[in-house]
Amino acid sequence: MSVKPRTGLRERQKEDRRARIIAAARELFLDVGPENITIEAIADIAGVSSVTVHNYYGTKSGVLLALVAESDRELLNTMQQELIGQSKNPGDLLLRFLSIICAHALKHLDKVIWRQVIAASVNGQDPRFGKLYHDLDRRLVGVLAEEIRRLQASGLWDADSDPTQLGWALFNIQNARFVEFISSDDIDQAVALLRLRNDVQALMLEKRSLATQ
Amino acid sequence: MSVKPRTGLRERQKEDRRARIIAAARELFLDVGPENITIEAIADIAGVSSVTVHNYYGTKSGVLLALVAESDRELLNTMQQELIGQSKNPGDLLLRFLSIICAHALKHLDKVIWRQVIAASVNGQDPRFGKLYHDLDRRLVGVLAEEIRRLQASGLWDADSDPTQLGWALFNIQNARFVEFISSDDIDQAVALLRLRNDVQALMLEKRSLATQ
DNA sequence: ATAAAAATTTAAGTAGACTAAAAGTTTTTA
DNA sequence: TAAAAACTTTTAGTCTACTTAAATTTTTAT
Repeated sequence: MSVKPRTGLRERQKEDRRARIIAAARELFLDVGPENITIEAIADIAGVSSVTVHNYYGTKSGVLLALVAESDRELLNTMQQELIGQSKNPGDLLLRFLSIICAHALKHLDKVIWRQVIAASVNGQDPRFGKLYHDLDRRLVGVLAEEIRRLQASGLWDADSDPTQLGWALFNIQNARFVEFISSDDIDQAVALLRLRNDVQALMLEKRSLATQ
Repeated sequence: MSVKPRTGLRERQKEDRRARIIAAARELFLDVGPENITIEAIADIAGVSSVTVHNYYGTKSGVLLALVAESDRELLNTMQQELIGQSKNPGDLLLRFLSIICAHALKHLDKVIWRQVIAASVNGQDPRFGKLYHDLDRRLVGVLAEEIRRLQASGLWDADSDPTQLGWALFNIQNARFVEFISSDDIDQAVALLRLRNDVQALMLEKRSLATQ
C-alpha cells in the first residue's frame, strides 16, 4: 500500500504546468520584443499544448495577470520594509514610494509588458484584472495611510486630513507619474522622480508643518 | 473648358469617405456593444471596402483615434467657455474641470470605447495615439494654469507655486478620477466628483488662502 | 476624346487568439 | 489489476485584423 500524499500527483502536476507556463511567458516577455509572443510559443517552451495554456489561463491577458500577481506580495513586502519610518513629510514619503515602485516594476517585467498590463487593467476585458489591480492599490494606499498617521502623530504633519483620504490622493498623484514612466521609453526613473518632486512642491506637500509649528 | 475647382473632385471624395468611415464607426461604437465591431462592418456601413478603411486609418485603433480627435477641439472650446473666471480656488476649479470632462466624454462616446482609447494611449502601438493624447493634455493643463494665474493675481491663492507646475499636478489628480470614472460602470459622475472633492479636501486645495491673508 | 494617373475593389492569403470535440494518456479508486 | 475519472493532446475550425497584388474604375490632364 502506497503512502497517500496530502496533495495527489495530479495536483502537483497541475501546479508544475502552471509554473512552467508562467516561467515560459516571463522568459518570452523578457527576451523577445513586444508582440512576438504567441500562446503557441509559450506552450512550446512550457512543454504543453496551446489548448492547455488556454484551459489554464483563459486568455493571453490571463497569463499576463498571473505574471503580475506573482510579484505583488513581494512589492508589499518591499514597501513595508523600505518605506516605514523613513520620511519627514508626505512629499518625501511619496518620492520614496515612487522610487520603490519604479524599481520593482522594472525588476520583474519590462515597460512594454507593463503597458499591456495597465491597458488591460483599464480595459477590463478580463474582470479579474481590474479587481487584482484595485486590491493591490488599496493595500498600497494602506501603507501610505499608515505612514501619514505616523507623521501626524509625530506632529510632522497637521492632523486635519483623514489619512486614508490623503493616502488615496497621494497615491493617485504618484501613480500618474508611474504611468508616464511606463508609457514612454524616454522617461526614466530620474525624470519620473523629478516630475513628482515638482508636483510635491506645487502642492506644498513638504512645508505644511509650518502651519502646525 | 471647365472651371477648375480649388480642391479637385478626388480630394472631396476622399474627405467624404473619411467622414463616412468615422460616422459609420461612431454609429457602430454607439449602437453595438463592446467588441462586436469589425472593420468589415464599418466598411459596409460607410459604403467602402475594408481594405479602404485600412488604407485610410491603418488600424482599428486608428479609426478610434480619429473619432477622439474629432471631439478635441470642442472640448477645448467648452473648457474655455465654461471654466474661465468661475472658480474661487484650485479645488473649486478642479471640480468644475472634471465635471466638464466627464460630461463631454459621455456625450461623444460611451465608456467601453473610452476604455479602449485610454488603453491605446498607454499601450502605444500606434505612436500617434500617445502624441495626440499628450497634446490635448498639455492644452488642458494650459487652461488650468491660466486660471491658477488668475487666482494668484486676485490674491485668492498664494503665489508661491508655479502655475504650470501646479496645473500639471492638479490635472493628474483629476485625471486619476476620470480614469476611474471611465474604467467602471459603477462609478457615475457624482461619485467621481465626490472622490475628487475628498482629494481636494485632503490636499487642502480649498482653504489655502488663509496663509496669504 | 483619350492616355495617364490615382484610387478603389476584388481576391487570396497570413497569423494568431480562441473554441469544441474526439482521441489518447495517466492517475485514481475500488 | 481493471474500471472510472480527470486531464491533456490532437485535430479541425472560426473569426478578425491586417497585407499584398492584380484587376478595375474613376478622375485628371493633354
